[in-house]
Amino acid sequence: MKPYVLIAEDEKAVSELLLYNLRKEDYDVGVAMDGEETLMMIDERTPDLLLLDWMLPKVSGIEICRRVRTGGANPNLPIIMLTARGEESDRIRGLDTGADDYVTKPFSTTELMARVRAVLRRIRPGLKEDRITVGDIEIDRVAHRVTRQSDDIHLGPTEFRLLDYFMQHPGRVFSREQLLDTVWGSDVYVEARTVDVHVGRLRKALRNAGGDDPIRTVRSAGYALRED
Amino acid sequence: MKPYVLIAEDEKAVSELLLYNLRKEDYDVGVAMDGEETLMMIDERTPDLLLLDWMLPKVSGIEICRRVRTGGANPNLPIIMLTARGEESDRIRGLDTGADDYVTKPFSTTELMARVRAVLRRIRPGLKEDRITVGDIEIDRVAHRVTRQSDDIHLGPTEFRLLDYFMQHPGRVFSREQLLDTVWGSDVYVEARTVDVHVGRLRKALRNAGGDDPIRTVRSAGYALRED
DNA sequence: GGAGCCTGCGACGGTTATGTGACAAATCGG
DNA sequence: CCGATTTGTCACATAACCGTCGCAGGCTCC
Repeated sequence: MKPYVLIAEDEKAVSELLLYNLRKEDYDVGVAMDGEETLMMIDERTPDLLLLDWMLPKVSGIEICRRVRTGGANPNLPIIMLTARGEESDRIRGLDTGADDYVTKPFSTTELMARVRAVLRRIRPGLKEDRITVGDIEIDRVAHRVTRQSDDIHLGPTEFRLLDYFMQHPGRVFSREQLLDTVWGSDVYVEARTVDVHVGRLRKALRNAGGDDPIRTVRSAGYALRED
Repeated sequence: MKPYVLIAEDEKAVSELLLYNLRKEDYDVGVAMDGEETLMMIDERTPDLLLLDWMLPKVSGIEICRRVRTGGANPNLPIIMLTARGEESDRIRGLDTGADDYVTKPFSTTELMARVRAVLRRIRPGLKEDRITVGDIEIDRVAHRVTRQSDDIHLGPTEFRLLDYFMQHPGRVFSREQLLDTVWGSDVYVEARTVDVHVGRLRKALRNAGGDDPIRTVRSAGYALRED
């Protein structure tokens, strides 16, 4: 079962960013816009992780944190606190109150995702690695590096995300449309053929590091990364 | 018993596309054209899955979702929401309201079907596998791969679909017309004899991987895949 | 055994899907 | 603000695939 992450955040821009990225990493996600809603949603379905904004309308983040830790049905619910810069002193109280981790806004999305993975892996080991190896190719999402036979490979951002996605599901065939939805994002509109070009670039980069083409073309279906 | 999927969608073009594809995958399918009808049809016969358009006349998708979740006889009814691009913020409310998954229009049919399978498999495990084995032949629809005695077999798209269809109903005899309808699609017009040629090609490919011909010709009736 | 139907299969022209170099616009990083 | 990088799209060549035909051989039924 997919881990369920609850976002408690009143700024829509932030919550959407989080929602988008968490979904992309294949979590179940819920969003609460204020403190009351957060408490309700926690009762409805216990999340595996709570991303908790410090400043929430109605019931503040710190209050929620305290209640979860002292009162609720699940006092060990992992919590990552989102604080704004300058609330440094609050941060201390936050950790006091029992948050597992905190991140200051504005935050780097990849960093936050890494922390989310880290926390969840503590709860559910073997969940999703920061480094994946398939065959002789290795990707390190934290360091943003790709290696093949210990050669460093430089990839553009899109090629990186593309390879990342392939490596999360080795062997599986994805249509151009699926790739556009997940790697590019479901809200941008680009030609399906664009995928071909980027796959081509990815191939060239991987070929340069030796070995043969690890990407399989499945005619009239899409592309897949060869397993092993 | 076949799973029953209810489509709630007012755009005829979309609902027919869904209807066609869901039928092809062997589900029972119902179509509701507006919100009221949807609620009625849910009452009449509880679906195993609801494909719910966001914008429905009379009663909106979100309202239906909420009513199902809070009120109805079956609050756990799986729901896949269909949203148009640009309704991104609605999507959040959708997940809040309790949809299990969402897909943005225009969507890739194969991807939607994959999600449908995924959701249904959660409800009814062992429903329709991504891999099927018949005798010494194995087909993996996700990886788009065919194996016989651990030899990889390369098939063209049509041969792949043909084998896929045979393997879903091993032993059963299909007429050329049936095969054209299901494997080619009911809207294309090709000679019935074309099936022979593709069966021939499929046979050759399977023979190349060793073993004898697993496809049985039934004179003046059609073809079938040998079970066992 | 033979006429008439049915099937297997190689060959062939036409169509479609894919790989790739080029290029202009967009974006990034100072 | 400029140079460097990255990105999306196009055009074109090529390879893969498709549908049809024709013929040889098999099967059926009388």
